[in-house]
Amino acid sequence: MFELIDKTYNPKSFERDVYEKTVQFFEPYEKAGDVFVIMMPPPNVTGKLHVGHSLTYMIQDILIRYYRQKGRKVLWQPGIDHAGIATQMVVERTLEEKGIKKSDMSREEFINVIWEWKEKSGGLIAEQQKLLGCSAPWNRSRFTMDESMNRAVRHAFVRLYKDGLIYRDKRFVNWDTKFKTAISDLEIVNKEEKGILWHIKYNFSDGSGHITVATTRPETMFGDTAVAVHPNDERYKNFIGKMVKIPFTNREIPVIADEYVDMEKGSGCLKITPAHDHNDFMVGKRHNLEIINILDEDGHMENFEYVPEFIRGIYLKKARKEVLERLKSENLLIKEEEITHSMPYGDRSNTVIEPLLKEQWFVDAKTLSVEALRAVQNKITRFIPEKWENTYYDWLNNIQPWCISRQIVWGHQIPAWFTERGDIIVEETEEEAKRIGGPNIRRDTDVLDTWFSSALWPFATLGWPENTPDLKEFFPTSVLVTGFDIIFFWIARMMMMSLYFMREVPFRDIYIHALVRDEKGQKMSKSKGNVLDPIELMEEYGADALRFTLAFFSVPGRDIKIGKEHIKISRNFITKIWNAARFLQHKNVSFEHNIKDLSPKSHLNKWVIAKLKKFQEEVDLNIKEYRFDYLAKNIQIFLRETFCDFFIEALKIVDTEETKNTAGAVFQEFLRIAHPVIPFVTDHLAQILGITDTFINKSGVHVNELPNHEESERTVDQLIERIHVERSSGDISLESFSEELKKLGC
RNA sequence: GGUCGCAUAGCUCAGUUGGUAGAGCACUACGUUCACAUCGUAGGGGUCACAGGUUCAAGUCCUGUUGCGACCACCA
Repeated sequence: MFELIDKTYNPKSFERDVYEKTVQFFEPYEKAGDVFVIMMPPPNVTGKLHVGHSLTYMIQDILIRYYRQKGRKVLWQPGIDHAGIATQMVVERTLEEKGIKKSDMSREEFINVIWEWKEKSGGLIAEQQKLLGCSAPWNRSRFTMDESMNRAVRHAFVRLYKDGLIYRDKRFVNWDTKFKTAISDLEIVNKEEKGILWHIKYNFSDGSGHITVATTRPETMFGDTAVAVHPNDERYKNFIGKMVKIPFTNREIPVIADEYVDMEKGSGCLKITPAHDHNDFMVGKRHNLEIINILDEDGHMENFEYVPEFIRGIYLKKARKEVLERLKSENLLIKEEEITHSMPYGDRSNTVIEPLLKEQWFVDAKTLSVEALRAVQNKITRFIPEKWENTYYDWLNNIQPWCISRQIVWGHQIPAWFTERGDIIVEETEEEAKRIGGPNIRRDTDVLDTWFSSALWPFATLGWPENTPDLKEFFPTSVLVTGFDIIFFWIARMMMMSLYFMREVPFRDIYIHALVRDEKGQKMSKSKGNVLDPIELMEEYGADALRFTLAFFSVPGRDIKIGKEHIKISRNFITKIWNAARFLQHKNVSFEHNIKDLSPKSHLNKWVIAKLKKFQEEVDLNIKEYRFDYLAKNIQIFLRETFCDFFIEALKIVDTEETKNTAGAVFQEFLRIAHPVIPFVTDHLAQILGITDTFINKSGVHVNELPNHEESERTVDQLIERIHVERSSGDISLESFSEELKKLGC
């Protein structure tokens, strides 16, 4: 007959095998049902699977497997993101380890090195996703820098430009002095830190004393074009309109009055450096001040016309030290005040971001945001949980122009050319650009923000701008599953781009899941050493145990705290399923019967079918409502309390043919229902038990096909209740229990 | 400064239209009698953060307070 189930549950021995046997079903294929589509958020090409990934992909896989079972035509579009700055960083570091400097290479050579690296290491995460059980059609996988994606990106850029929604402008950008590129507002993280507020003497030109300026950035004084006080500040009222001299260079600047100045802060007197501070820039604009830039792209002091000799060409931090020393020795430094303030850092470079006035490419996000807002307000796309709508609205309502140009090499090069006269030509191809601008045009070397291509993901992966059959069939998608951390980076931008180019929302539902933290609730990070490696966990406890745990803890609106212990508990539960199967096999239970055809006579069997029906209804609801925690709990309760604790125990006493057939049929249905959450063990057991249909693409019996057995359910529930009471009062009689059961079992 | 969330057993958390407080882990005791010690059975343990209010009835709804967290903004 069939092989015996091993005594011990050893997931390692069969998981890979089970996966490979079912790979053929991962492609979308023709079915009567509607399509169900999820765009897999593409992990970074540099990525390694972490627990957070496991959660997000596991949830998607549950949905995919569930709807595939239900007969829907399912597409789970996988892919990889080129992750511009992050990848360039990683590759640069590997080069440095080999003693090679990026600066020794041409742009083309360096790009080639990255591509080589991508070909070699970029497939790692997909292999790890397979270990987790992700049932995606991998041969459809897209890379955000594929030729087809590149085509889509160029097309999108050109259209937005010609429609006036992409433009070139000189304005403040966040300048990363380490990578020498502009970054978007979102790529900044603010860090609280201790700093010093220096009070500095600026002498009046007429020799009538001084005014005290407070600043945290004394080195920028050479770019000052005014000193500002509050118009109502009695202390300084008489000084307004006078001229002061900047130390060392003695350039003269006026004292001006502006409401922006806070009398309470610092000395109440503020130096205005329009080129290096957003607010100063605004003040400068109001007062028609000159804008003097004194920093170069690496953060060194430049503009020698204004910067004194002793700090020329020096990095700003060092320049600050030098300036302070000079101030001290010349008795211009009045006091040092310790303060805490937050400073902007680049999320990748971890260096202080300088606001610099630069010419960059921008997207008019304000205009695009209108439709994106409306779509959610009108519930065409809904957030689950709903509260994230507010986050989304807040950001879109206050949206700023999106700086999309990056001065790095790894990314989609902007399809713009400059003529010798400095005119800009934006076209999809070089040929077209040359046709317009002549042969001597020069292409912009900037590349696009990685999120620009990501924003096109839901339709670009399906063949857009071509109107392909895939695009027609699979767009818009059913649900986007992701964490709240990329609502701005990605979700909002996909909404904007989809609505602009496709005139449709990219997805109906947005399911926002929790963040995974360690047992103590701390963010997992390498430096803290509290990172749980999902690969190790799967190795030790099996992919199903990891999946089950993550589902079990994914309560909406609360972060997931897990440790190894939790995975172990899930593994123990799966062992319980395993042993239930062993028992049924041991009892020679048949799995050939379909539960629909059973029509049992006994209350016991009718009862278990009624419970199964309820379980099924619950599960359907849980999936619909994205309650994966309930889903896992329901699986556990049904198997443990209904099936093992009572039904199997009863089966030991009344092992009639009817009861055994019911056991086989019910267990089989259970395996099917649990399959989306724990695909490996369920499929494996099915194979051994000789259940001929594969679970992956066949749903079990529909809830409506199961009869109602409410009376039997009540009868047996009452019996169970009585047993509990008798047991707790101590006078349990096994014989009377058996008698009762036999009555129910006839 | 703005927004949102959380506070229930020693720990991690459920509690889905208000109706006698739940699970798992941990703990205690018992148990290896046809799956399962990666287990089973039983047990102890909670003023549901605090203060008001609505209600016949509040963990659940409303107001306020405290503590914790996240995000956004500002940041001389």
